[in-house]
Amino acid sequence: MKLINRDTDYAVRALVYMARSPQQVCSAKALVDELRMPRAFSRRLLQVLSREGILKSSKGKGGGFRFRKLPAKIKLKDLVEIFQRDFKETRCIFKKKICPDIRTCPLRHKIQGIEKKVVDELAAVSIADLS
Amino acid sequence: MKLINRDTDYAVRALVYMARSPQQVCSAKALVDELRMPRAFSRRLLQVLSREGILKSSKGKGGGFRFRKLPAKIKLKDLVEIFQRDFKETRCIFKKKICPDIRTCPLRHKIQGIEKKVVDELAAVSIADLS
DNA sequence: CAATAAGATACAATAATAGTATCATTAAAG
DNA sequence: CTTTAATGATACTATTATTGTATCTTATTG
Repeated sequence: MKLINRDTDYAVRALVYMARSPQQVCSAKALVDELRMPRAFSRRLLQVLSREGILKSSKGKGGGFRFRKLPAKIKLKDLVEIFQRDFKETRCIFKKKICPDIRTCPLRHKIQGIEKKVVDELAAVSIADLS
Repeated sequence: MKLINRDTDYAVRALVYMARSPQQVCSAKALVDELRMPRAFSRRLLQVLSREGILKSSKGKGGGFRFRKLPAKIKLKDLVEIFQRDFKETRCIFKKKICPDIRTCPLRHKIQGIEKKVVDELAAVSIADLS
């Protein structure tokens, strides 16, 4: 069903790894070594987490990434929102063509109810819960 | 979030249309006219529903498709299973590489729990409910 | 200033989805 | 028995999304 994609999946693993680790700082290289991620990928992943306020970075020798938010405050929902563009809105596939009004469409109504529940579930799980 | 894709979406609309219609038989052409579907698409859609046992078909002049199963017995889950190949199993993205065992992975465990709930929700909605 | 690490961004390869076209077969109507 | 209206089967192209990689710049430490 693919609720989560590769990026989210790797992000969770990286963050769980960091939460478990006694070290405060984690470099992109550490993920390559410890989680066997492709190097280019590990770089990109950590950069995004940093830009989005999950981690904070320090450059230069001995630098790397550390948590900005507490693991207990980082929810699966946050990560899915960052890494899955399709997550935020339920677009109507039919646009103007068939669907007269998304608000009155019974299918949309049901589907959105289900999606709402999924979001609530994802919001209830944190990195700390997985560590 | 895209729980359902285009094919499922169109299929639901076609079936709801048929369930509402006083006519017993519906041709591919009727969907083109009534739901403004692309012709080639309407053809393919009805053929699949027929092959999968949702509809039955009759060839030749005056032919078309009619329900084989009662609308109340056709669940969203059935349609999603037919039209979305990704639906059935949660594959582990990491295969042999990182993930030591999918059964002990806490992320997978949580995700599968959520997916289970989605399936239950989809199994609770029928075409008749939407008509 | 040399080495290490992140910042930013651009590119290429692959896979999934969306959309179309064609020829064969069947059945009813005249 | 020919015409017409319908489905059966299948193959193909185009578009979009995902996945994976590379490169050059900037900052920090020793």
